[in-house]
Amino acid sequence: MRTVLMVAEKPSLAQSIAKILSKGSCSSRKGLNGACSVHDYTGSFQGQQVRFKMTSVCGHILSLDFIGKYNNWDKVDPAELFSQAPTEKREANPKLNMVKFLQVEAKGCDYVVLWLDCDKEGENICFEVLDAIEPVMNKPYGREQTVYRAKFSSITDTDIWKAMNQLGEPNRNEALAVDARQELDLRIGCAFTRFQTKYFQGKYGNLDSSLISFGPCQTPTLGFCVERHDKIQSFKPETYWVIQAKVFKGRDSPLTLDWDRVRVFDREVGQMFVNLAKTSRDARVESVSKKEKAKQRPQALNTVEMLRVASSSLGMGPQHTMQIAERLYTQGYISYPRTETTHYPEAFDLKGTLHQQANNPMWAQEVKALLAAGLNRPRKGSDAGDHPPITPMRAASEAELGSDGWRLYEYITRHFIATVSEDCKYLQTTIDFTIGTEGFSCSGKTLISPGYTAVMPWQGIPLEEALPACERGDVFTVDEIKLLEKQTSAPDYLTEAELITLMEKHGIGTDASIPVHINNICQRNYVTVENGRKLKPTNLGIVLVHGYYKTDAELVLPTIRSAVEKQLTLIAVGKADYRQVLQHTLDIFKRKFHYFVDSIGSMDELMEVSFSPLADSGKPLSRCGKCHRFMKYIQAKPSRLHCSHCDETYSVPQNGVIKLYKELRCPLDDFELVLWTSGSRGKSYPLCPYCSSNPPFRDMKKGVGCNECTHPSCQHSLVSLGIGQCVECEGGVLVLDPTSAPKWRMACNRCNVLVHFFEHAHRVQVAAESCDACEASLVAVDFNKTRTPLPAGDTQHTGCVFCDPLFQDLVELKHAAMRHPSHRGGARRGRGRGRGRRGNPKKPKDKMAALAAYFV
DNA sequence: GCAAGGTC
Repeated sequence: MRTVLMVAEKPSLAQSIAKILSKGSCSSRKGLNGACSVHDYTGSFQGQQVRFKMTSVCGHILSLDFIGKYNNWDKVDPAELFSQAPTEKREANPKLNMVKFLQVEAKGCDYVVLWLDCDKEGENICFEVLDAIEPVMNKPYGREQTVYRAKFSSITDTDIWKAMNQLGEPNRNEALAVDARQELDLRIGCAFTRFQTKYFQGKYGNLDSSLISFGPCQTPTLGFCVERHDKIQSFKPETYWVIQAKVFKGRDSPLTLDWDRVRVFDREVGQMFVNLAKTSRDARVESVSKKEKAKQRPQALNTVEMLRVASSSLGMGPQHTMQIAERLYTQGYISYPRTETTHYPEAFDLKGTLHQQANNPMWAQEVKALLAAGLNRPRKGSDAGDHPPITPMRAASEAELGSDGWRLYEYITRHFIATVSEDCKYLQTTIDFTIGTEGFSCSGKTLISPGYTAVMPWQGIPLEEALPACERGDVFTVDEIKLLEKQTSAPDYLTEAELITLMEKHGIGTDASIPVHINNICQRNYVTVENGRKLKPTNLGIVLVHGYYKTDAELVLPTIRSAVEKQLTLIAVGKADYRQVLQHTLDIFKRKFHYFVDSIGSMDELMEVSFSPLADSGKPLSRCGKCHRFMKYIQAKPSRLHCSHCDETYSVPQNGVIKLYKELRCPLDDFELVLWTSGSRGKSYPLCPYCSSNPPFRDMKKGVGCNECTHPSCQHSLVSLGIGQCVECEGGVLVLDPTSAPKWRMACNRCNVLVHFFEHAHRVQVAAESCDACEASLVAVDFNKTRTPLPAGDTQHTGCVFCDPLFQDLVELKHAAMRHPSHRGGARRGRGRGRGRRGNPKKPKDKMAALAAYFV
């Protein structure tokens, strides 16, 4: 029997499609990478009985990058990134081992059916898959077609079966359009980012940003925020005048009317109209209109709308919202949360989905009423052909979901119920008056039936006092007419929800990447999120955007993306040659780049106003080994030391602080050592600023401290202070922290393992001898006379911290507190406490053997 | 250390 391999874009889709095509009869197993599953079943294909294997990738298999040597910022001129620098495709996520996985599954298969998402990216992944599997598949018999593409527009029985019965071929041009986009984004983004980062970081000390990035999506995103900022700044309030009229009838309380002319910008004109109105003491009713109006129920929920509401109503940022939504999805509470579709598939079980919600006290009443009266037909939305809209999949309670999880689930559920509810109906009453020659009116809304606003009360019609009953010809008495002076007010900062709308409108990013771009401009310190999730640009963000405007506004306008997209579409539809479009567009941006470099001065003029030069930044800390003058410590990101006399900058490890280390000097270069520490419960080690930036030994990496220095005799080096191999990580060495007295400890020079020992010792030294049993260096300890733990009041002992029975109870394993919990090993914190060496001692190897790795 | 696009 022949075998047909089928590949979808993600595991969830492979499962749904396999279920449909096998009519529920497939058997499933996990693939070798743990992430993808394979669903097996038999069926007929092109008139023969075959074995089907349905599986998936996880998005793109490959991603584009420059070849290794072009990733060195110090050695490559960013201009080279436009043409000379070769690129290569590497596995996007090596951990997933996707190529290997596909090859294992494809071996011995005769046909492949590509079920990737039906967009350009999906088409591109088709060819990534083919490149991986074609070499291992069975060779075709004669000229028979073996590669098929399924084109589907929704994940429903009908559509999937229709696609299966009308298989086509993958479209090379669409895939090439994506190849072109990848290369353009990479070359352009990296060239501009590297250039402006290096240029400004080498000049200013308080930029507070370790990276000054540029990208065809993130830069226009920032542009929107700064555009609003500029409007606020340039806003000049204007004075205007309105007539306020109050009228009453009988003993009713007065009614405030709106002026038909709304407002005038000239006080005297306003006064003239007041005088004209004041000629009468009566307000005559000209007409009374009553109109029944409806507020439409929402369309089915897609990702972008969910992000907007989460930001504006739940106060949750897009990145956070997507994380929560992913979790709700994997736990089975909601459907797949990344979709552009706002239309339920024809066979969607609206009633069943609603039924699941019938017992939640929050909305049980409305749900039961709907089930009894019959669901309203949902509004027609658009079907992007990706996934069904976001809906709840099963009932849940606040207790099981946690705070933010519940709030998002609650919104998704209320939104779903709203889509099958009636529109909200209300009566709008408008009464038109004349007073003298001037027209006025007042209007009010009264609710007829709440419809969907019963479950989305925040959209409900606010309760108003009813308007008095009256008819044409009635006369009210004028209570008061006066001219009010008012001022136009400035717009507010852009809200995240408005930004999402703008990005969607201009095609900046996709539903999946919009949160990433917004997050980027926050992390790069271009904008801050203020109260009400308003985005306020920082000085840096403002200067960048204004700088682009001054030199080449196209770099920041939203059209930068759409113009390129237009070119790419030409490739996709086969009207333009991939190579030519790529070359042409790269040429344009290369010229833009050179122009930008040549005119960087005009952006720099703006920088100078907001930021201070390196030489004026920071505080004097330690002495330079070359000129012996003080260097300044610049704490702002990226923290570094700067010698203004030599005009040299030395980077120091981030996420910590440095201080002077007893004015001790490095024997190699005479620079004063500094002590780096990651905080009170973190680790600390001495560091030579020069060696750290310019490693003195071939086997030393950049950016490390003396605890990784292989100097054979310096008292601060790994060789002098190293004790034994780390108990947790590969290749790390536990090094005595000479500054840790009186709470002595040693710390791993790779991971965050900390070993506390010898609390009341006044001296701890690493001895020259090593342990006979485990070959770790012996430690000589001199305890405090009054608090020594040694028998018979002894104060001195030399032994192995891992094996010596006298020492064993004095050693405790901990983990350094990191400023960023994502740091290696951080997640394991807490587990290691007290594990010590007693339970399961992993034998530390010879210190010199561990060090051998360093000497090559 | 860089982009944007998939997705886990």
